[in-house]
Formats: sequence, structure tokens, C-alpha cells
Amino acid sequence: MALANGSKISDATVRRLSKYYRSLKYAYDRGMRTISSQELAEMNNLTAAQVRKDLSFFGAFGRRGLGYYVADLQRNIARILGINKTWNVALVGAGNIGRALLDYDQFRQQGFLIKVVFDNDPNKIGNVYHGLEVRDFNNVEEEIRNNKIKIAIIAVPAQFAQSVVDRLIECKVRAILNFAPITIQVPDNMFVRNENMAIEIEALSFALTNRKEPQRTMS
Amino acid sequence: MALANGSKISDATVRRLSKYYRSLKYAYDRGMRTISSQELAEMNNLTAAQVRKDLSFFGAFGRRGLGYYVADLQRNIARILGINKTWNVALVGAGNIGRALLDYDQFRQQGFLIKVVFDNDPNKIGNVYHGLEVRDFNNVEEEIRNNKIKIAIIAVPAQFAQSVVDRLIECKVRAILNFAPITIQVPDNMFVRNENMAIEIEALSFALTNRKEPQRTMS
DNA sequence: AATTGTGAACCTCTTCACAGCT
DNA sequence: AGCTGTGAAGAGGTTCACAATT
Repeated sequence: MALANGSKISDATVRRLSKYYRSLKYAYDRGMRTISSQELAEMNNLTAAQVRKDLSFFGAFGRRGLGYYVADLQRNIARILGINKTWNVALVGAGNIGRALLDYDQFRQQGFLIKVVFDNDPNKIGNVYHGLEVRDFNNVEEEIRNNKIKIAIIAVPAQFAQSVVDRLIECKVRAILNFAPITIQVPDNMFVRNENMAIEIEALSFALTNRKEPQRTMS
Repeated sequence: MALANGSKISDATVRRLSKYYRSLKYAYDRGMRTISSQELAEMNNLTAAQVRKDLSFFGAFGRRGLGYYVADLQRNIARILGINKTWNVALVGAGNIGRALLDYDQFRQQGFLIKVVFDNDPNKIGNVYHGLEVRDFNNVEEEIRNNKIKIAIIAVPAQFAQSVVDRLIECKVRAILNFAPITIQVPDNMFVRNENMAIEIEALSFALTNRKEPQRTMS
């Protein structure tokens, strides 16, 4: 929950805001200057009512009879999502997934800048990947403090994930994007999101195995 | 929807089944032979009623007064999810994300075997990554047919994603795990899941920016 | 005594439908 | 005339609470 008016915003709404943001970028690049809720809906396989309802939680951004000004709505959503500025991010784990994330354009483009990379493997510490030198996780406190980091990405094996998290909690990291395939425990004042690719592909396996009536798009 | 009894299974339930499966593996490795819904719940930050309800859609696997036999429930969930066999998978896109997925243990361990990798970049075609030679996407039909592939992973830039999907549709691929940050369109008899890491980190940004009362775990 | 399985109650999210504005 | 913004209705998912079972 969050808002000035005290209403609760669902996770689903926040996810859709991210999608609207991308759609607006796409529309603007193609010369569209206004866009209707119907058009935004079609670009994301949603209903127009859903789009309007989502936006209405945060304000009245549209013009009746006309739709939404693309650039204006984009700015508003960026502000709502907190991506109208840059975030310094720490990455823990310089394995395959971690190294791929170092060069992930979508993070950079939305202002999430990976400023420091950690590992505990002596064979990796000191290596340079995409211009960043891997640091020893033992020095995590200092680096996190120096870079004013509030968001960390965890890309370590499951068995190390909780101890890494515990250490990050001490460093006053506030939010974690967790790629380890395990449920991590954090105090109530922290935020976690899990990115578990195996769960997604298992859902496809389930669908192919069980579902008679397909559904258009999941997630 | 899916079941013999015709009931609809929610996406959320399927995702949780994947989590229970992992928890059961973990429990078994630590010597537990039975487990209660309460224990399964605690391992995943859920309620015991939720766990029992999820499982009850598929049968009565437990024993009153005792709980669930770990190995037995694990087998049942594997069967429900369709991961009691192997799936041949195609990967389209040998960029950073694609190459990381080639060596992603979680896929292999659950029986998702990447059998063929495609790219359209002449500089990548022919290269060998993790023992697989990158194929020309122009030959996709033949390779998909030869490997009996029903599930494809798309890890290409957004602008290529839909045309790749259209081609895969012609190849009778049935399910797609989409890493491209765009909503792809597929016919009603296909399944799509989107893996969009930028959306997840933006949700963290939203939380840090807006939420006063934190919530324990998202996703 | 302990724990499942499940109908009913509850709560949350989505869709409808239309008043209101441009 | 067209499209938004939103209260109300509807659909769907979660939790409660307890009978049933071991």
C-alpha cells in the first residue's frame, strides 16, 4: 500500500504500469502523440476498463473524448514507478546469470545502474566483466555504503542465498531482486521480488500437460 | 483450465505447486519423510489452508493426523506439472541472456533440455556455447521437427520477438517462454509466459518510492 | 491428538455500464 | 461524438472453521 489517499495498490496493477510505460515509449517512437485506453489495452492483451482503472488510482491523466497524451502519461508513470531517476544497484553473484545481467540493457535504460558486483569465489574476485571488477563479498558493507545502494540483485546458488540476504539486511539494503530458487526471509520493512525462470517454464509444462482450453497469455 | 473434473486451476496455484516441489526436494534431502501443510506453508511464506487447498484440486494426497509423505507428494506434483519426463526445448537468441540460460541448472534438473540454439547473426552462427553449436534461425523448421520440440525460449531483442514467434507458430511450437520485453501475440491454442526482469525491478522501485507499509514478499 | 479436506465466508481484483467532460 | 473516470456488480482467489480421518 502506498498512496497519499491511503488506498492499496495491487501488485498486478504495478506490473501493468510497467507494461504501459513500455507501450507508451513504443507509441511515441512511432509518432503517436495521443493514445486511448483501448489502444493501450490492445497492445498488452488487456481490457480498456482495466487500463483506465489502473491509471485512475494515481490521478486523472486523460482527456475525455481524446485519450491520453503519450509523453505526459509516460512521464507520470515514470514518476509513479520511481524510475524518473537512477538507482544504484549491487549484484551479488558473478555466475552465468549475474554476468548476463551486467549487460542487460533494460536495466540500464530504466535507470537501474549496477555499480558493484560481488562474489565469494577467489577465482572470480578481481576479474573484470563489462567494465566492473568483481569485489569480495566480505567487503560488502563498505561498498554498499560508498555507493548508496538500496537495491540488490541476488544471483547465487540456493544454498548461499539466505546468508547473503542476512548480510545485505545488515547493510540496510531495502529491496532485493532474487534469482535464487528459494524463498528468502526478510524483515517487514524490506521488499523482495523473485525471478524464478524454472517456475515459469514449469507452468508451460503444466499447461501442455493438463489444459484443454488454452488461455491467451499468462503472467 | 484443465482437470478431469473440469475445474479451473489458477495460475497462482500452478506457481505455488512449483514451490512446493522445491520445498519437498529440500525436505527430503534433509531426511524428512513426512511433512505437514503448516511446514510447507512456512517454507514459502503462505498459509497452511492455502497449501491444502492447492493440493486438494488434484486429489487427496495427505493422511489426516500425519501430513503428507514427502516422496509421494513430490512424485504427484511432478506428474501434475508434467515434469516427470524430459522436454526438448529450443532457444532462440544466443546473446547474454540466452547463453546464460544454456547453462542454467534449474532447467536441466527439472528435465527441460535445450537441444538447439538459434541466432540470425552470422558472427554467432557456428559458435559453440556449452557444447551446442548455434544454428541459423532460417533453418528453424527442420531443427524443431527433428528434435520434436514443443517449448521454445525467446531471448532476442524486442523488435525481433514477434517475427520469431510467428515463425515458431508455423513450426507448431506450443509454448513460449518469452524474455523479450514486449507483449507477443499468439493463437489461442498456444501458451506464453513472460519473463521480464525490468518489470520486477521496477516493482521494487515502486515499493521504495511509494509504499509506507511494506509487505513481506511479492511475486 | 494431530492434521487433512472442503464448503462457506470473506476479501480482492476485474469488468460493466454509464454519467460526465471535452 | 468520443473517450475518460468510477461506483457497482461480478468473478475469482484466499482464509476460516470444522467435520472427517488416522
